[in-house]
Amino acid sequence: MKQIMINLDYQSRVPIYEQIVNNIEKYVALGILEARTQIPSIREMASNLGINPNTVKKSYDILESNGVITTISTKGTFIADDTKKATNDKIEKEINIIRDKINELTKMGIGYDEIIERIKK
Amino acid sequence: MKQIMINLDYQSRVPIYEQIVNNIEKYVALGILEARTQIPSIREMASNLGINPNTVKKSYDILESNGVITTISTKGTFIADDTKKATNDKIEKEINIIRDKINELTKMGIGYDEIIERIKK
DNA sequence: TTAATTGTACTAGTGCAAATAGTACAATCA
DNA sequence: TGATTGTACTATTTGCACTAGTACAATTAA
Repeated sequence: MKQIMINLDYQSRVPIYEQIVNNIEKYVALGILEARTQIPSIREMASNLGINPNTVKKSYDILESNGVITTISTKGTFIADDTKKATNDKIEKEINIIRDKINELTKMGIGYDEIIERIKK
Repeated sequence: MKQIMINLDYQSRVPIYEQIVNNIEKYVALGILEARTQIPSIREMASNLGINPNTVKKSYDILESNGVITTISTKGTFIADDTKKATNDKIEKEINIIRDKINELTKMGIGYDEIIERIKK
């Protein structure tokens, strides 16, 4: 059983359940959470975070549909056997967002190279 | 008086009033809305979009505090005399967001150059 | 065997912020 | 004079995230 440090921002417009999803997906992408690692149960995670189990359940449902975790009834919740696809999907999604943002900026009359330059600083 | 096409997404988690702000700031940055151009009154904009005038008022208040527009009581609402600073602020903000996102990706083990490469495609 | 833990499932209710509804006032302009 | 402008205010509604509470079956460990 691996404990997980989840960072929640209650001021954020991003819902708690989604912040949990993002945190765990990030740890998986970072290699901090490895395949088949058992993560805290819904109840334990909820208790750790001081939130309702239903909120965690919602996060775990999404993570499962994203292929990040596998839940085995009465056993517990585990990082999926193969997380490569899920990780690549997440990265792909991020890159698309960045590309869109850069394209927006180029429309505002800033050259592509200038944008890259300014990002580096 | 210049008519403005505002794109609203009611499914978005971004509030309507903020979407209006973003739309107008973008048009200013794109040069579609030029300095001193009169834009629709609060009531007219609300009517066009089928929303409450108070919502538009909130957007215009924010735009004014961002230096994008100037409101003259009983006269109307106009794009500010000088929009350069507001535009630069917006661009600066966008670049910072992009930089943060790229930094996140590098932590996941993707090289900086590879990210730039993938963005280009 | 028994008690604790697991995931699952469901309904009802709370809380907050966005958005609406409605009204009123003063200044300006055609 | 009547229409339009921005401004200002309060009350209400709505939608969604989140909470609260309960229940059940399967598994595990003492």
